[in-house]
Amino acid sequence: MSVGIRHDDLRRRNRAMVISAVRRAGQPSRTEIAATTGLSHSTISAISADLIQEGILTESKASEPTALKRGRPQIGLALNPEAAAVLTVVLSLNFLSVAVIDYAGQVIAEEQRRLDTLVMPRDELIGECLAIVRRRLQDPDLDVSSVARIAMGIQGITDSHSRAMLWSPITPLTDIPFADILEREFGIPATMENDCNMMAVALRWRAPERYRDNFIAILLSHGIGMGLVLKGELFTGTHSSGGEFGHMIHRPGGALCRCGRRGCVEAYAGNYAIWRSAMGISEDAAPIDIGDADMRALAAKARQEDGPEREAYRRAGEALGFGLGSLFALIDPAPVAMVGVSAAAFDLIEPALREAIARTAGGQHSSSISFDTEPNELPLIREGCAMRALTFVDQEIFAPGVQARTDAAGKNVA
Amino acid sequence: MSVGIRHDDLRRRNRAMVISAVRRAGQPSRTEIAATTGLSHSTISAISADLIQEGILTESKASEPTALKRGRPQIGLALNPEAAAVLTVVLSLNFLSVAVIDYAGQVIAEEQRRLDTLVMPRDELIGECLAIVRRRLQDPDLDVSSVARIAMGIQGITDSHSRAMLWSPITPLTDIPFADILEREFGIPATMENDCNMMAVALRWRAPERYRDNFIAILLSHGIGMGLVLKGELFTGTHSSGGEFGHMIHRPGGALCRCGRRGCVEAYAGNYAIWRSAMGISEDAAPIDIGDADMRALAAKARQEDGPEREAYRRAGEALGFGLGSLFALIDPAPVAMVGVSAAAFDLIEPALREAIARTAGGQHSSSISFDTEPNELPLIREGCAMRALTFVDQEIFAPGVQARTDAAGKNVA
DNA sequence: CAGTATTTTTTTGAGGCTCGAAAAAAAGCC
DNA sequence: GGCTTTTTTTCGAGCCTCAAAAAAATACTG
Repeated sequence: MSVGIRHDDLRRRNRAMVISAVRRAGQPSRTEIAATTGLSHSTISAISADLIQEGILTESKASEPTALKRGRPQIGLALNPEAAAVLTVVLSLNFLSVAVIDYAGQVIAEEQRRLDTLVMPRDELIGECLAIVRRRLQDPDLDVSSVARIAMGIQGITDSHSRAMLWSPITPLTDIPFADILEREFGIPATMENDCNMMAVALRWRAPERYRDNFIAILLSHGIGMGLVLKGELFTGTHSSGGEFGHMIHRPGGALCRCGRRGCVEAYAGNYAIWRSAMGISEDAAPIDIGDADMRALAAKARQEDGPEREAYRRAGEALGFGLGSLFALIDPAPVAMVGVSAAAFDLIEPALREAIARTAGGQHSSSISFDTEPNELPLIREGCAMRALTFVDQEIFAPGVQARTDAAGKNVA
Repeated sequence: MSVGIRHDDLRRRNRAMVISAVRRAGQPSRTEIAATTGLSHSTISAISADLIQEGILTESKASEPTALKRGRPQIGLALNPEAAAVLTVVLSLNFLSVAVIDYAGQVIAEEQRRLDTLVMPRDELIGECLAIVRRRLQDPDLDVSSVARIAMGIQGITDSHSRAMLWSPITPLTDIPFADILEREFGIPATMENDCNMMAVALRWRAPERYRDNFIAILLSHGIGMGLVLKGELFTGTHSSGGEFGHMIHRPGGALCRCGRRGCVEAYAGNYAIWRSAMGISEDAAPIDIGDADMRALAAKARQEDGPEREAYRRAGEALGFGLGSLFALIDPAPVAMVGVSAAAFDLIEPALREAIARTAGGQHSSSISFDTEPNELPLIREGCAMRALTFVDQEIFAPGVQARTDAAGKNVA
């Protein structure tokens, strides 16, 4: 269970620490790395010499006019873009997108495709995913052997081992072990994770000063999803990707949710719920998918006049507020990022949301809770997948340990 | 932030690992320790020789008739009871209890006292706590200098640094930094933690086969509290002790809760709420404290005939069920321990609870969720405090590192 | 009861790792 | 060109863990 630290683990961990310091800082000098890691200069010198020799890091001599300072100039260390590559696959409603990313994090190729995910049979859906990946891997500009990891992100519930999609709103199919399928087909280690979790990972890399130890990313789209980072770690359920914020109960026995149950937060705040409410359709009506353009038009109408549209957004805000309040009762308030098409209508949602939060246990300091909005979720999800894959390469391939292989799946560092 | 591993940390961590293996296993031989920690026999031999020489461990030669086996008999290693002592303080409604516990975990002295916590002024409440601790420390049988830690547990919200009580239902007073007060008075490092979290810690030591990586301890008493262990770690909020399960919103705008808000789970499932409902008192009525005997009588009545009493327990079950369902939507189902006087009436609560859970996102496998009951919370809380204090001594005093002192507060290992 | 087998524990030497101090390198400053 | 300053490398010392061998302690066997 709890295992002692072997002597050889030491070097492994410190190698990983150096790589991670370089990835975070961009082009740190050896001295800076020594400062952030707390290791001695000699150790950093030895480790970075190894890493450079192995082609993982490079000395970015052209560090340019590094502020005319006295003394020997610092030599920046950078990730060698050619050390490896990773591939991201993002599958969302009617949309499939793939990107190839070099070891330094730059996109070097991408491809997107529209699909009818809601009606595709199992084989076809899997086939499309495999085909688009295969096309990218066959790109003559790409050295296939350098592709070290495939990270897939999907809207829906995944298992906690990052292997399979268990359930998803974008397809009636269930239990598709995408990670295993990709691994078997291409011989490249793969993972499959929840889209909102990937959003959270990406936010952490994008704006670490705001999103670091504790924060929440909420997807306001067809459904309501959540990615949660607590104490610097991505929070997942014990069996599944967890964080099914959208399916916390807002009103027991209330409106019909896409999941088939009643009274979920999503049944009041998902696109279909806002639409249903604005159009005066019964709360018992089966959820339908609304296009982004329609939602934008609805928001415009709600801004224009105080009618049922505005009331629909108010009710969505109330549901989100009570949900967040219950969540805050458990974890204390934290910064929130609202992502997705309805985040663009957050001005309509916010007043009722804040009012509801203020009436809950978590809302004692509701006015100090800060919200950010980001209408476009796709780039975030891809970025999260990329960082997830790259940190895997950093830790498990370039700083391998004895039990690397067994641990690989269970890691959870955001 | 993320800090590299120094060479001297290695020995420190492995020392801690050995101590923890002995605490967990009781009287393991060196060979067993080598097996569980994964370290080599020589390393274990060297470390345990040190620990014995320092008086932290002892060879319990009298390991008795250790199953007639061939070969050199194993020598059991045990914690030396005299290596240190810790003191636990448990403060709950109208009740203060202190115990002195030796390094091996045995209670060597205790004292209990009735207080009127609800009406005591600040100075008096603090004074009583200090006085009872002082009396125990002045016991001539006790070597004061061996007392290495004081762990206090309290019903209410504490801060995440384990220093202060922020709010509590047992007193109108707020923000009492008990840990600092005790430290300053006695010069012994102290912590102050939430009672339900301590219950969870204790359950983990008592029955690790059932309560290990993921489980929930719920206190059903005057109020509703929760201790949550996820991935083997005690879950706390980011600022406070968190896990305010009792104050998740069950029905927006519903029954009046002791916290002053409306619709909390506690406002339907706390002792006062069950009483209010059974007696036909308005949901808007101010909460009153009900004695344990009255609650037991109420439960007896509810079992006897299908009247308002039974209905009150049914509604409590429903509130708990929806709350648990929302919680399970976030963290996936886990074993639950119901603790406290109303846990003795769990037979009345369970049917409605299971029914409600089944109607939530977390309830897909509601029938497989298992509940345990334990009517007496006090021994659990004390045990948790003791284990918390002892593991601190294990890790920070007997396996000290450079930054031991700064880390001390922030630790969170259950 | 002595010798052998078996298992646990200790000892010993080798190899690695990190650290501090000193040396070397590479610039600006005067 | 020499001096100062800062960064990086080199080197020897000190620990730590490990594997293998040795020692210790008991049961079995004839």
